[in-house]
Amino acid sequence: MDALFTQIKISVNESIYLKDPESSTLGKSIVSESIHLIHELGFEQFTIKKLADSIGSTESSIYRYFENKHKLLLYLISWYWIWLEYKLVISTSNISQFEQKIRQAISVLIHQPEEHETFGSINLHKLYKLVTEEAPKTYMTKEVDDENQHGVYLVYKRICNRISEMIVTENPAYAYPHTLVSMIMDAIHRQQYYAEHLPSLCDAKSREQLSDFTTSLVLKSI
Amino acid sequence: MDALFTQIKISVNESIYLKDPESSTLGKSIVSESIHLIHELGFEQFTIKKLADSIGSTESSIYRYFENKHKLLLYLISWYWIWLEYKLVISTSNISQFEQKIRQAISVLIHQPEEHETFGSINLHKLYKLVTEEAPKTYMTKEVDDENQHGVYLVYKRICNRISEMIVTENPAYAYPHTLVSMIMDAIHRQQYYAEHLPSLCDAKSREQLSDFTTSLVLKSI
DNA sequence: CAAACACGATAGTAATACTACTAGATTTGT
DNA sequence: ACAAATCTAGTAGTATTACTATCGTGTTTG
Repeated sequence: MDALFTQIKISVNESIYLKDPESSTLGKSIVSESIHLIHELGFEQFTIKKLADSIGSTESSIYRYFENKHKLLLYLISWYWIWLEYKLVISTSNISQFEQKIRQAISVLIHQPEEHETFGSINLHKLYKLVTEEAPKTYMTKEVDDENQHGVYLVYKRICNRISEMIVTENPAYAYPHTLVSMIMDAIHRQQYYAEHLPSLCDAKSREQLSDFTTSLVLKSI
Repeated sequence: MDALFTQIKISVNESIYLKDPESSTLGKSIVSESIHLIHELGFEQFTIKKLADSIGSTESSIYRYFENKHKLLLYLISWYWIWLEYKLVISTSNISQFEQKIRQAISVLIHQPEEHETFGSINLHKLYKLVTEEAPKTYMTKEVDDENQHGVYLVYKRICNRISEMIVTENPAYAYPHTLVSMIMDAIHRQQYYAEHLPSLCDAKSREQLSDFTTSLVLKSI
């Protein structure tokens, strides 16, 4: 775990959970084991019962922390974006030159933690894979407007905004900074998913190539 | 309905259905009503029972056509891409100049059919909305590799390939044509979704702006 | 014209998402 | 110190969902 983060607590929007999973050992094992299980089974095949069984607890205990399995997914992916925002801010704040700043931002977005890399009880490597495999399912539901009003997507939007502002600072006339940034934020994960499952949809097979593609896309566009 | 298409039958990959829904009136009403219902309820809240009730049939009758609700979604969205490929090929084949060709391709991708515009019993307007709301759920599942091997995504990949080839013809040295095209194919729908539900993630609020953004992105990139 | 078959309906089952309730442990107020 | 209040997790449900096995009827075909 990065020494810088040992003091930091990731605080997820309270409307996502019923009881803070950080507040108990059961809560923590719900979180860490669900990352493992959702990654293994896929979100559709993942059930609260299976989770309860694999941590030696019961369904109702888990439902005390999360209203339903969708909220649990939302928690995990929100957690990721909060963590990513820290990394983004820390690693770009002292860079003044635009191109370097953008390169760094993209590199942070693309960086997949090493296997077994953890933050507390959370396996960052598996969480990253979970984001590439499941992220759109958090907001592509009928509850999106409601959840959005509760501030569930604030962190994600703020990340998009931070990178957009780098672009606007460089070129105030550029009309579509948010569109461009939210597009590449999606694409970075989607393209890695394609590389693994639908390779004929992409040429950038490695993370290096994807980084190269994304960076030059941004630099040429603005 | 476009006069050109009155003779054409859209033939979806056979591994998607158990019995061709085009072959009976029940099949046709399963398809047309499911578009309506999935759009109305969202795919998660949509059930085979609800579909059966609203067409005055039964669950088991529907299961004779589709193995499960995921396959039904796959059918609808595959149907859309087959239809789109026709439109793409017809409207770009006689254009020789690159920029015009790309503009036309993007325009076809972005074009949302008018309300009540239909093709046979299929409401094209609602189907387009369904694609923007649900498309990633077709391939972001644990069955993706299996389905891919059965050729379920061939049409989508072929569309990506056709547009990629336009780019390669213009600039054979460009390294990421498929990545660029699959990214914009995703983005065109995702950005329309954002415009409606998470507007702070985008600046392009109208279809015209999105078209403008996408076109200049491609032209500047290659 | 009867045997084969296609078709849709009925009536189930197992699993899932979720809830109401209960018992035990911990904290708190006096 | 200790009883009342509260907090926590577990037991035992229910309603719904996804899916299946079987049945009867109408249609086609040898």
